[in-house]
Amino acid sequence: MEPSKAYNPTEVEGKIYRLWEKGGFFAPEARQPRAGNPNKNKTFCIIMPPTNANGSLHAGHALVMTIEDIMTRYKRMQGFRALWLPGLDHAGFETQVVYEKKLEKEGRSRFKMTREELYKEISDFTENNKKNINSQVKKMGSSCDWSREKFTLDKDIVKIVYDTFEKLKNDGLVYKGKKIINWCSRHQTSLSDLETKDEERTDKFYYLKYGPFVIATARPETKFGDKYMVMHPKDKRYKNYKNGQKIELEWINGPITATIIKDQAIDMNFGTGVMTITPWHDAVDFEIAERHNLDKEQIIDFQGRLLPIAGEFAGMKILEARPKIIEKLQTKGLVEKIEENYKHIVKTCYKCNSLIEPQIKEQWFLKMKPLAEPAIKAIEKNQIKFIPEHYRKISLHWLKNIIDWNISRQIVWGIPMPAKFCEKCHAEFIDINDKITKCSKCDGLLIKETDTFDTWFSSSQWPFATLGFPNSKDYKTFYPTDVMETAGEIIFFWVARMIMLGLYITKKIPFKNVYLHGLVLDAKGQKMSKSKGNVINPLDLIEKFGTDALRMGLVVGNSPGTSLPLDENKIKGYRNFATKIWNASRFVLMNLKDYKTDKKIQLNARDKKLLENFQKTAKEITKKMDDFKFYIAGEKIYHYFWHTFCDKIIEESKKSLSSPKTRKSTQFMLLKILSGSLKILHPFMPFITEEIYQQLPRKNKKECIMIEEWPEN
RNA sequence: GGGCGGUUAGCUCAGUUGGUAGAGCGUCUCAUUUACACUGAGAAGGCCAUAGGUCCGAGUCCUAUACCGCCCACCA
Repeated sequence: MEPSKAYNPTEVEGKIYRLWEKGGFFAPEARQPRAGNPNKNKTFCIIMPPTNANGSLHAGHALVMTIEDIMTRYKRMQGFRALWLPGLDHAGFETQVVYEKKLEKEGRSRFKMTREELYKEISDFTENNKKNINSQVKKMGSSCDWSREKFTLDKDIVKIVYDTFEKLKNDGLVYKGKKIINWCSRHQTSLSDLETKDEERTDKFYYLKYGPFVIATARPETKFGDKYMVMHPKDKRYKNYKNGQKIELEWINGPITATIIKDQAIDMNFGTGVMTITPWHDAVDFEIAERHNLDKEQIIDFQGRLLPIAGEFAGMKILEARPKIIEKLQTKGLVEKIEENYKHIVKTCYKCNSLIEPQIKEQWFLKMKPLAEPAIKAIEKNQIKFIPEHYRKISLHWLKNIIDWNISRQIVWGIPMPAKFCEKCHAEFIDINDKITKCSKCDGLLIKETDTFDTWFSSSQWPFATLGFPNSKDYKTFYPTDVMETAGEIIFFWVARMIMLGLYITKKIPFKNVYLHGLVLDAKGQKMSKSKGNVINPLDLIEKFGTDALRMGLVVGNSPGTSLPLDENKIKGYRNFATKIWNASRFVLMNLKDYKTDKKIQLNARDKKLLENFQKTAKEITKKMDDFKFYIAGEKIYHYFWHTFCDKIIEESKKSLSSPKTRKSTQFMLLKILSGSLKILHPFMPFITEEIYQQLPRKNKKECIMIEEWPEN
């Protein structure tokens, strides 16, 4: 071994990764199963959550790569035909947002570009990022099979997504409907309910005189078209008012006729118990209007400006118009009072924080209840194991209360919806091959849908799509996959939907186990964010301490589902551990110069005991690995290696090595425990273990530790 | 309002069939060039949130309470 007293990761890592790639060890079929291997006919498969191709690797990705690589390497060493399939995500909306920001910095805007221009630019941008991301995934030591890499916009993937869409349509599970949706006026697209977040704001709260009633609102600019007064049917205060009764009153822009509506959705204890409704811009109001078959009028356009119904205020942005409307109402004597600090919760766009404007818009929806039922059954029958377990309940709760999913987006970057509609009669058609031009009902011309799919619609098909459903060998061999490992945060976005669409298309669960990791936080336990400036770049840590140290720091003590503060000191501790491994190995090698691999050795009782002890430890660790408790397994091997092997066994061996009687037995024992420990350490710390293994005396010099046998027996 | 977690050593957290409290980091004492100072030997430090209950025995199971956190829905 080299004279250097410290392990130098930067020198070693690239070289070792190339050695593995050259050996072709990442592919499940690359290696002949060992004779007598009990697992030779078994497979193991993880589909990597496709990495967003819009930036670079962050701490969360580093965690994904580490955990999934540990699982894959472990199973591979146990003799399974292990496949870890890598992939990249075009990440529709997310990427378009990133790119729009880039355009903004350059003083450009997507609204001044054609769809084609924008698509081309984002596509080029994504292509560049793909290379960058992949090289970073490799830096993490990921032993995924690059020959099977997939991208969410690959032709074969898109074909599968289209087939699924068509099947859903044929089964009546997809419909195009005018419903109230979440509209981001800044990004000019609708968003699903999962893509909005709640934010507490302090606004003024206006009490307005509306005929005989006082109504309260924080949004007077929506009130132009309000012509229904809704009250609870059991509200005694208003028992003299009858449902449908008309009342003449003076309103913002003149006299109007308003109608009394009785509906149970009203909270009698809130304010005066009377409200007016704006069905076009409020979800609850929309439902009331639907129930009573009331008129719905658009007040605010999709850019967030008032429409002609607002009279003199038409064309104004809502926030600009609000004080002016109040001023007018005041001069008309219609303002009863203004509450200054009204705290309420508003929906905002999860990307840009701007206010979500509910709008009625024709969109494509997926009927979720029929899709959720089989998923609920599968989970209730424990066909899918959740790690940690409580995600089972969380998923079930969400699935049981599921609502229809808006899968269309008005953005350019994504998979175009293969749909057309008739310009005359508005009939819809699914046209995967882009062949139909005339309406079959009225002979009118067909117009192509410009919407794209919500990214999650395609990602939800990822496990079977990447494996080549329905006919490929990989699909037949590896589906259902063994583990889906991803962030707990996206349990609804992704995991639950994969279960639903997986069951719908393949009739099988997409994965047997779901392993959900928590957030990676900064050293103080705070969420990392660019604005706070506390983002830890995993690549910096690799440069400083080596990939192996980073991997240990990410996995040891990180139980699934709980968040992990990433402390540089912790990584440093594992860098020290790497040095320890290096030097212990150096010691053993230095004392092995006269050692012959092929000679039979008579072990003495002490060394035999030590080996048995190691086997016992190996067994315990194996059990933890099988239980997905990598955070304990990693800690155990760390502890054994440092505090048993180094502190006790090596220290004691110094004497027995110097006596000719015990030297040979000690040499054998040291080498055996060292190489066994390295094997157990390998899934956690692949680079240093391989580098040392390459220098150990062994029978077949071509072998790599990554395809060595896991030392459980 | 509905759901789900958490509360254990100064800090971050383990602790799954209930059997005398564990790790890492930090702190303190000692060792001073040893394969490794990115080191070694040792030490201090916990009525396991609170109150009941089941049991021979509870950090672990049950019930209630308090505080912290997350998610979902709603608030005109």
